[in-house]
Amino acid sequence: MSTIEDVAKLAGLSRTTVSRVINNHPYVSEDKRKLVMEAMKQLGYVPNSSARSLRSQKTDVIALFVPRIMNPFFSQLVEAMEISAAEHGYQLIICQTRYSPEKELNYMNLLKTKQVDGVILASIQNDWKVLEPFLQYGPIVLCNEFDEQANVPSVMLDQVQGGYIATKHLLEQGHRRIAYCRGSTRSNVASHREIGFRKALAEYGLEFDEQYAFRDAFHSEDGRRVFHQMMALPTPPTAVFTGSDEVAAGIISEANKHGCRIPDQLAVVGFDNQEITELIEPSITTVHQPVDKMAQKALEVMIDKIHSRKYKQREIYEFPLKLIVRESTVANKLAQL
Amino acid sequence: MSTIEDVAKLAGLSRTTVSRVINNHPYVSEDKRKLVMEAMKQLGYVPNSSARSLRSQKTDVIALFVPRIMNPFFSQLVEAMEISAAEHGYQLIICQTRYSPEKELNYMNLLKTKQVDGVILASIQNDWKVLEPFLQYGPIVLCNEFDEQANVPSVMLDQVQGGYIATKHLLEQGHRRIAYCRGSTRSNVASHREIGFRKALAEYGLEFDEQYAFRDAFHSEDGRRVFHQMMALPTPPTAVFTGSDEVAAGIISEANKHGCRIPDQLAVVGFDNQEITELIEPSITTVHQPVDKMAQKALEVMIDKIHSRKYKQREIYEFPLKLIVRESTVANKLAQL
DNA sequence: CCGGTTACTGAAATCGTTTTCATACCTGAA
DNA sequence: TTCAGGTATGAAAACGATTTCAGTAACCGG
Repeated sequence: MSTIEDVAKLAGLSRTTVSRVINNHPYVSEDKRKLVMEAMKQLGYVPNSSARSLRSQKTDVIALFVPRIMNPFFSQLVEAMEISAAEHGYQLIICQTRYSPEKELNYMNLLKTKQVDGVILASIQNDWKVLEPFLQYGPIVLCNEFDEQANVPSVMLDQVQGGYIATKHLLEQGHRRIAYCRGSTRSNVASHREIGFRKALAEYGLEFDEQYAFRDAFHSEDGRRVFHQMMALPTPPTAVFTGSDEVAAGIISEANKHGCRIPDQLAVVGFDNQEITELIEPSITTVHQPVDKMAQKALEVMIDKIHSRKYKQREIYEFPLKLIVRESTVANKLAQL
Repeated sequence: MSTIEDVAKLAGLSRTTVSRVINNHPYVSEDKRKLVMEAMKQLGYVPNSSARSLRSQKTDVIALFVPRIMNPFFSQLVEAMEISAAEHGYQLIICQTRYSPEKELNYMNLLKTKQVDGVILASIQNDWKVLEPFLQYGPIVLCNEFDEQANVPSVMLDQVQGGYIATKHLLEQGHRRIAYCRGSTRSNVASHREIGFRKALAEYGLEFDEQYAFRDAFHSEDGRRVFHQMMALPTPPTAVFTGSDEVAAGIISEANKHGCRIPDQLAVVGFDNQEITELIEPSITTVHQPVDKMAQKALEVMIDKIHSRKYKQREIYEFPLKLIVRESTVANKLAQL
């Protein structure tokens, strides 16, 4: 492995000049630059990144925290974020917290040890009070998350609006007994959607009915469970709003199995616009989230913070969601076949 | 930010002793160790990882190359790999080549610049000749990939067997006109499956029929296309083997739409055992791949190579696949409802 | 009592860069 | 002619750790 010293020697110049060429500093004459370039090529020289990071106090690496990657929403987020990072010359280190506060805290040391220039949290497991001290070591940006206490930038999707448009759509279809099915109880995302859900109900003079509320629904299996719970009620709902396409798919799959016709007997709306929404029969009405845009913005904000060094500043960037109507809520769409 | 020097001063000792405490070296008396620990805690000291890497010539970071993360097979791989990495005290940098040889080559510089200790290739876009020179900078391990020329460890799944058991299952169900539907033409994975496919056919005295062969099928949309291509044939196949559950789902979804009964008129077998196989109606017979085991093994092999420094050694680790029979190939399974 | 381990400690070299500082030349304006 | 300022270069310090080397004290067997 050749070092900058080797290049300097071969070119008959000093380390300084070689470094200047590498970093495109001004004040290097054209002929010396040529000499250096030639020497670098001849030796197959590439600067050592540890040495670089040590001296310049930056790593060009960003850590992305997600609960887990398999969840399609987060795969999409990771994919988009990695692409944006690469475009800006950054590498991405993936940290799966697996919903564990300890793991999250442990990964936070990446910032403290200066292994990364910043941390993007697409999932928060600890109280902000616990996380805040890490701000002295580098920037933290929230992505798809939000915390009342957090004095850092937050890039998010307008989940209130998402819950609202989905519910309003069901109301417009004439439904009045609408079940509500959400994931994690702690999640701000889910809470915001619920606000939107309630807001839509309120506009139609309806109240939130606790018997129609189902918690902790994450996967298709939970959807199957919820389907049976709903049908076992004295007056089952005629429509259901779910927090994820997987859950919606589980409900629909189970309904199909038991001869419950969708959307006639039960209308279903999902969330995320995953591929499955178009594969299952009937296809699923859902809410599209501009994950790519959010990821890109979060990364840009992060890079901005890295450069400006003003971390403790609250900023909110919000993107709108879009309803995508398919067969699971609109009967006549089926007739078109 | 405090340095090791600050700790040494506060403890009234030398940098050397502090370093010894940090790295659990022997020959540090208990009382000095206490002093150091106390000083570290008081200052909130954490060693700077760039400085560490520079001196010790290792980063405890591994790069994982995948074409893209959204593909469920690769999300699963990344998830499993990250968990294993964390357990061994390593970080994972994600590199999406997006099927581009240039991007792959570019990411390879992570090894050259010593930003990572090793590279795990879960996707190969360049000829091995192009990649091989990078071996002088650090270890490369293939995961779910294989190259005749590559003189490095390869951790893989027995795709020949996978193609074989899936096809044999169809043959045992009485099918004789079996279509074959694969993804990338360059992929060794797909080639191996085809070998297994042909082997099973041969055992039943059948020949590979080119009219039943479909290439470049990756997504559900391709499945829909293939369905129509198959049905347009003079004598359509009675069964189809696909290289992915998504494609299988596309075929089934399109078949459902057009009143083609599965498995009576067309039996379908997928690959990967993704969640969708149990969500769609009918559920999909598929081949389960022990991705977690493979990922774990690949990481262990990588760590072993990092320590042993013997990179240019060919080793092959292979895991068996398992057929999972569901409704898309076995008629009476539907009857159980 | 001496020579040879073993236990413990620190000064200084080292890893490979970037950055600061000093120096020197050249140009053009006063 | 002089002086300010732009251009070009290199010596040496700095980044923050680990590792080598040397040295001292304690212990132990002959």
